[in-house]
Amino acid sequence: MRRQIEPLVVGRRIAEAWGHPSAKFAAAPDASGATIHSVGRRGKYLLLGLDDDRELIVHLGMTGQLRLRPAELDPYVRAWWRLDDDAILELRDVRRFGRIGVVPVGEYASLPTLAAQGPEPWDRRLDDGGLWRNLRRSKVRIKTQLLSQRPLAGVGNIYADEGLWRAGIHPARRSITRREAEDLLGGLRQVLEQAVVNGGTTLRDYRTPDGDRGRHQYDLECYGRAGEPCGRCGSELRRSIVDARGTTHCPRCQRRR
DNA sequence: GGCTGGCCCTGTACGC
DNA sequence: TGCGTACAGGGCCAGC
Repeated sequence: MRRQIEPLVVGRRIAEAWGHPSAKFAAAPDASGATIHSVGRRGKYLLLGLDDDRELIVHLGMTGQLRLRPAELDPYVRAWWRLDDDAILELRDVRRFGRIGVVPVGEYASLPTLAAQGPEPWDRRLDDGGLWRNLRRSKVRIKTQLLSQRPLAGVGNIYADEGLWRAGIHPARRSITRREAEDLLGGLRQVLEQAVVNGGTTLRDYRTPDGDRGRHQYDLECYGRAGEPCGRCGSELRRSIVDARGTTHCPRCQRRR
């Protein structure tokens, strides 16, 4: 999404903006008058650099989509920014799990998950046991730790299940070995890379800014495939709840021990 | 300070 | 057919 948004907005001044009155979106108009000079990303957060030393931060939640306004009216638009070329960038978010912030560069106190999140998955600090050390700080279940964004950034429910399946780690375990953490890092990098190439995972809502559906749902090995045979050992994939999150794993490849 | 569980939000699926 | 209920989950926060 970052890659598609960038050429549409960089260099454009925000002439006018609107945000849904709920606290999650109300900050959108604060960016009015500023010019967008960059589009970055940290984890799942899009960071639009403004020329007045602030950032417009957008999190898409589960159902959020950034796009240029299409012709038809849409009741699920939660914020919009009219640019100086009269294009309108809008955030459509049916379930309102997304959020928007406009803050001085790097001041993320109002977005605690962004402030506390770990390195990007490809950050070399995670190599040589780095991820293992980050995970070792807590006794929370391994999957829940991944979803917290603290050991590393950007892993959500789908990619957590996929990464754990690739590494053969049971999602409810509370500690893993250094070797397992290396495998997990490799698995997560693999699945994230593949998913980006595939344009994301569309199970229902996700769309790219062009309105296209992602294609990674066709490459999922584990998530959402409970009842189907494991692609590695043939055992039936099993669905469970891990800390209130729907979870799929292979009872044979991913033993609890 | 770490951890758990509940809440937000709305479309969809399903049972009666 | 129509209604009620359960469910999906990312991030935040109260309470332990």
